[in-house]
Amino acid sequence: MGAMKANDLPFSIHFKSKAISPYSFGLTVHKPAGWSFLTPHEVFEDNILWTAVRMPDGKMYGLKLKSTGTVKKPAILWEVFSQEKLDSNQTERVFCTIAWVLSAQEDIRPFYSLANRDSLVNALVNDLYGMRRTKRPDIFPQLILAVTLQMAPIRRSDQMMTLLIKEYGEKIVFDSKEITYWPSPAMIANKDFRELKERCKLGYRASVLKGIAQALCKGFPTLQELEAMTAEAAKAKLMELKGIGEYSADMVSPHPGFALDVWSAKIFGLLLLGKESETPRTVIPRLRKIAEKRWGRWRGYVLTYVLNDLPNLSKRFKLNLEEL
DNA sequence: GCGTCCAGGTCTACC
DNA sequence: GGTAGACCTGGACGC
Repeated sequence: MGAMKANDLPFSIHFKSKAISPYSFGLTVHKPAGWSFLTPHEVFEDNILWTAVRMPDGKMYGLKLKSTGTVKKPAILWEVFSQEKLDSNQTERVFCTIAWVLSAQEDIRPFYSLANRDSLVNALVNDLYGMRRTKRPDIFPQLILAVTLQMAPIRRSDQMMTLLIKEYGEKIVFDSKEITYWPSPAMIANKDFRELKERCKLGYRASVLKGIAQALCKGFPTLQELEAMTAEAAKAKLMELKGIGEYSADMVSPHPGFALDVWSAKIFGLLLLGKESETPRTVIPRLRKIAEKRWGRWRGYVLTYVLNDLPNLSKRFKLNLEEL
């Protein structure tokens, strides 16, 4: 990896940004559950992250991030690598988008203050102090994730995503690292769905993904634009896409939501109701209501924290959350 | 080895 | 406004 120095993206600029405390850089960009920050093929070594970004206009950039502060006094150094020298407009756009993705200016202290009266939040905050939810620069990877998770065991979802990136992803090289990023909507929109199906083992999802890619190419709000809409309007817009239902829309929407599937419903069934439901799908609406009432706008944070803290929670509450 | 079952939802066609 | 039934197909599992 990374021997192709000649192809490296030649230009780079540095930024330094502060974040509102507490902000754990390591827990945020390299989540305990193993979820990637922006692409499964990014590199995280010695507390430095090399990854890739596709901006809403389709341009790809290399991104190198490292912490120059602490959880209490957070500061992040970024380096953005590009094929062409960025003008001031592009620089501004890239800066704003990446700052938004990092959620560095989000104040999570109200969430942490819930710990005073909520034993679950108290446990989460202790275990994962300073971890943040982050955003995505572009919407298509999130939609791919949502669609490949549907009706498939997690191993098969992984397989489909890995194949999509391998067959149709975009590769960039910078700072002696090679990073592969998700396919663009244009790439998938133009493929024959039988080829997609066979090469990526997508089953019926091949035509679903192709349809979504085509809809994005025709014009669709960016994630930042969806965030500027009301939560209801953003969700309705997402559900106009064929193959995106309530769960997927909640998962993709940048608004706080509580996207429960059968797997996470089993986990929250144990945590909130003390038992695993025999029909997890039917208790989802009930769990969503409880979560909204108990955690309000921070319920999405609780979801992310819980799913990244299963080993600790299992021990602490004497539950078997890891093998659901 | 070989057959059977079903998955971290969504849509459609019916009530 | 609510709910069976179909949807691709690769693994997991039982024999």
